[in-house]
Amino acid sequence: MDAAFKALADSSRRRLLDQLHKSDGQTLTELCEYLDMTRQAVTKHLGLLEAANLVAIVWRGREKLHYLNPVPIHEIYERWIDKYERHRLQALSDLKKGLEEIKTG
Amino acid sequence: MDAAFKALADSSRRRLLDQLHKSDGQTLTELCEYLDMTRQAVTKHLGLLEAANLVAIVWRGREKLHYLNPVPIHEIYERWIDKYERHRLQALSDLKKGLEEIKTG
DNA sequence: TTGACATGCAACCATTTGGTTGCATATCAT
DNA sequence: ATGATATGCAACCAAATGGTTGCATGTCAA
Repeated sequence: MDAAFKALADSSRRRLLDQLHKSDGQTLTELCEYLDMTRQAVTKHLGLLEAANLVAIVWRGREKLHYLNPVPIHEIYERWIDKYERHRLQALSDLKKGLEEIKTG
Repeated sequence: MDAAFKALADSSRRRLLDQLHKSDGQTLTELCEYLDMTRQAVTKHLGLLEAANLVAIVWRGREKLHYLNPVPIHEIYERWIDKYERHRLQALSDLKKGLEEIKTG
């Protein structure tokens, strides 16, 4: 999960994921159009995303197709974020209860 | 939101957040006990968390108390992860529909 | 008031990161 | 076959990152 967190830390990589979310299965050169850097730099970013299992690769002839894998993001949500979300809602609930006690008390 | 993503990329910082999740309002020296590094290094990590608005600090005398702020994590969930979660559930739903068509067809 | 405690600040260091350039290789289309 | 297209690989570079050490400052307690 650490690799996924690290991969998500860079805005260029998040943009790549967003791009795949809009249109899955894009080639490297297609993905390059959205980022202002060399193809080789984009390759490195996609390599990190692939290492973090966030994108899967399929070769079609000389083209490399990139597919989004939502599982690691789900795991981050399930095993990490959800805990804080519950905490947050609990805090809201506690606040609400406190306000009601002020009103009725 | 970029600062929050970057802050979450480091496992020591995530551990600090987990620690505050368990027990909010801890001092710097208390938080130091959970990490195998110098106090100054922990200070830097907490500084990044603070800059990302993930923790808020309150001074009590010479002690610095650290409180968890769940809002940025919620924003990451709401404005980023939720989109992929829906995508994932849609994929599941599509799969289910496909299977039913195979059964009934 | 003095010593211990909690923290801050700054310089320094090695490694990682995010990018580049240059060249090589494989596939497609004419 | 040949040229254009799609990608890979490696060396290099500057800046950011994650840690250290050393010392200064402010607050509590005896």
